Amino acid sequence: MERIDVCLIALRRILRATELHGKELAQSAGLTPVQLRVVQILAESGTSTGGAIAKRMHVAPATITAMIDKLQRSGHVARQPSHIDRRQTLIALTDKGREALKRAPDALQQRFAAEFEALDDWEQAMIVAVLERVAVMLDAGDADRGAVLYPGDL
Amino acid sequence: MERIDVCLIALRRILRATELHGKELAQSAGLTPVQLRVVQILAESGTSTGGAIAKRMHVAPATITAMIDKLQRSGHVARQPSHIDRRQTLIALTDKGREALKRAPDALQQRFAAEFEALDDWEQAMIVAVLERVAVMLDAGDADRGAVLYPGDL
DNA sequence: GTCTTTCGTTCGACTAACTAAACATAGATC
DNA sequence: GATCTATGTTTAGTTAGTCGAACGAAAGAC
Repeated sequence: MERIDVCLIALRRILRATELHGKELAQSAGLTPVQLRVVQILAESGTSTGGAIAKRMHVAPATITAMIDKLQRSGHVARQPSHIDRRQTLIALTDKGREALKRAPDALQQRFAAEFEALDDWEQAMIVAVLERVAVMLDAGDADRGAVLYPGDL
Repeated sequence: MERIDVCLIALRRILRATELHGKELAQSAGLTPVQLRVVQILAESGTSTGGAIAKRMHVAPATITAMIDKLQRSGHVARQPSHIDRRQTLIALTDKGREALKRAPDALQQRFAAEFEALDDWEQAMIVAVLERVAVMLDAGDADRGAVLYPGDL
């Protein structure tokens, strides 16, 4: 078997193992999986507009409006009108939103951390290096995906 | 910053980069994300009962029944009564289901493969080793999660 | 041979996610 | 200033996923 295949299989196993908990992860944060992704995106970008989020998630703007409505009602995000362009509505995390994010990763953290700490020093170092490498490889592949049509534009 | 933190951050980046495409991955297979997971589970276990799938996905049996109904109508899976225990309904992938699976991973594959092939030999070897290691760590953490209550049992 | 448990299913119902289309408002262009 | 374009929203509707409860049939216990 080719090395690349072994790699991909391992990657898929990693994905599956964690994806399994995507739902639980979100629930532990008091959110739905999709809502958690919105919150994660906001955490990265600091403040964003609805349209930007829509593009990143590959959904129609109307979908984001509905989603932000819910997150606003639950107190996780806040809308504030933009002063530079008054058509835009800026969306930002509230403290509650940031707290939810902190609670979310615990499941993954706890599962991985215990085993990781038990490893030899050199092995830990190697894992860190490789995971970073792979992350960069995948992130890079993601970069050219910024401008994408809405599903409805197809 | 602790090494474990670097690790977790990298892991989350990997997850996010690929998770982003969970939907597209499924769509390229002509399935919804949840349906794809059912198909994946069936591909692993060969043949399974509804209850087993329900437990693995942490959902109620009724949910699986509905899902299998859809997958059966679309021709991806087939039901066959069990001869050993006639209460059970065995569920198996059809050829169409297996084909769908083959189409699904292409997106991830193509993105990762190109960059991977360009790496030095020793680096490839290291990545393979580490990814396998991490996969085992996460799979193992998953193993003791076999017997879980239905959501409704809580 | 009854009693209990297990298995999948049906039914009715709810929620989340998502969309297209129409709309109001605000920049941009000329 | 009139026209085009971009932005977010409302509305009305769809689809997928999910569940609890009730159910029938089969297996297991005793």
